[in-house]
Amino acid sequence: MQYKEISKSVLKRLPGYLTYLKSLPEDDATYISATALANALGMGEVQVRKDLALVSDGGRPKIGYHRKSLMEDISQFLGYDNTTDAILVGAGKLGQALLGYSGFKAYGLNILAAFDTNPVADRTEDGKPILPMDELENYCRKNKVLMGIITVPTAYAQQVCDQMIACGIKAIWTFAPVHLDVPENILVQSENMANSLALLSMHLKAQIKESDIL
Amino acid sequence: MQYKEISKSVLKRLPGYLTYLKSLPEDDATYISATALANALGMGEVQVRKDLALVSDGGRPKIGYHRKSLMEDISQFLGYDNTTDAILVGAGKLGQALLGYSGFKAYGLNILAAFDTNPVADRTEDGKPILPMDELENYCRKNKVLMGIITVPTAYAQQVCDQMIACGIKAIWTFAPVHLDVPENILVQSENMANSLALLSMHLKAQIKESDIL
DNA sequence: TAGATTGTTAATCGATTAACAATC
DNA sequence: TAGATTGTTAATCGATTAACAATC
Repeated sequence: MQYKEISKSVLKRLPGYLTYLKSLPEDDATYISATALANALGMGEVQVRKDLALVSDGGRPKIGYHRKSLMEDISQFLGYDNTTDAILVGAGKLGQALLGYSGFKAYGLNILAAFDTNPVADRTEDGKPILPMDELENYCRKNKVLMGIITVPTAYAQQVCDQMIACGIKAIWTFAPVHLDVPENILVQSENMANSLALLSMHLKAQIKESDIL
Repeated sequence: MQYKEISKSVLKRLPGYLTYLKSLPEDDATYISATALANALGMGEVQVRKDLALVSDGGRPKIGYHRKSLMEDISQFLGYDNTTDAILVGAGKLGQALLGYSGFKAYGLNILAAFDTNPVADRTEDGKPILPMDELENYCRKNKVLMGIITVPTAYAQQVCDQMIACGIKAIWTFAPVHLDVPENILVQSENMANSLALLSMHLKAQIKESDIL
């Protein structure tokens, strides 16, 4: 099918549909309606239908969408089928956690190796190489790595980011809570824990206020 | 000052301003303009000004905002001043990484203890207790814990979530990529790595396509 | 056929941006 | 005074929701 232009908001919702569909038992009904999906995820059914229309080639009135095809369509659209190789810089605790997380495979992400200015070991528990920083460029060029993950302390993030770009990396996933300055053609996705925490603590604040009144 | 109603979009941008302001040298200029902030973060200056208007009690034309007061205003607004106690369930790799991350203090988050069905040790490296699941309720009630962090495998997330709610927890921060069903008054914030990955891999897809054409 | 469901077109809502007056 | 900057009011943009026709 021909993909239409897709907005970020839709893109962010797609993984949710997929995870839900995957969570259903293998031998569940062959078809699933947008209504059912919407209810399960607590969303509006029109929104679900509109989103699905963008990535699948349509459901059938009265019946719904073919469950398995839908799953395939979404995961293909999200690029979970063809894996992306990535490298990670900063083999601290968070870095190690990400390196060891096997779940990324399901999203088509394959972390090849970690880099650190001061590697404590030369391999992770599951055998991925931990290399010194000065091998970064060579490694990236040789393996045509386009994605980099930053898990270094805040103070070094920009510097590491610049190095990555110099190595030909085009997409950066960062866990350091700083704004990174990059050229236009580079995408930075910040896993900003501070944002989430802000939302949560505002909620608690509101909750507490409410219970004061009652 | 009297706080106005604030939207989620604004709330998500506030931590960014604060981190940037904090990154400036202690002895930097006393005042900073919205224009300067906007440029540094690559945003529109009107947006910055509007956002700041909601949390600070105003800047001075031609001069800008008092830098230190602004920082205080934002962090107070975000509740970083009064710490929130939280517990974490799932002392695996990710759980351990979060437990050990000292940076949360700066956001007013204090993880008191971890729980696990099968604790490997009874303390983390930095001395936080790792307790068996059946002590969860007691602990939460005694310490009046309102925030819970879920770092268990996907399959157990809903179950753990239910348990947390039964223990009086009102805000849940989850790292499991599943939709969690909760009552209305509970806030779930999902640290959804799949979403970020989706954005990143779409970007790479587009990049690759582009380079094909050229 | 009747009813459930899809997909589209129009209406609403909210958030961002632009224009401008106020101020130091 | 002139110019930089703030804050507000109006215009634009995009995304969500509502209404409805099409379909099996």
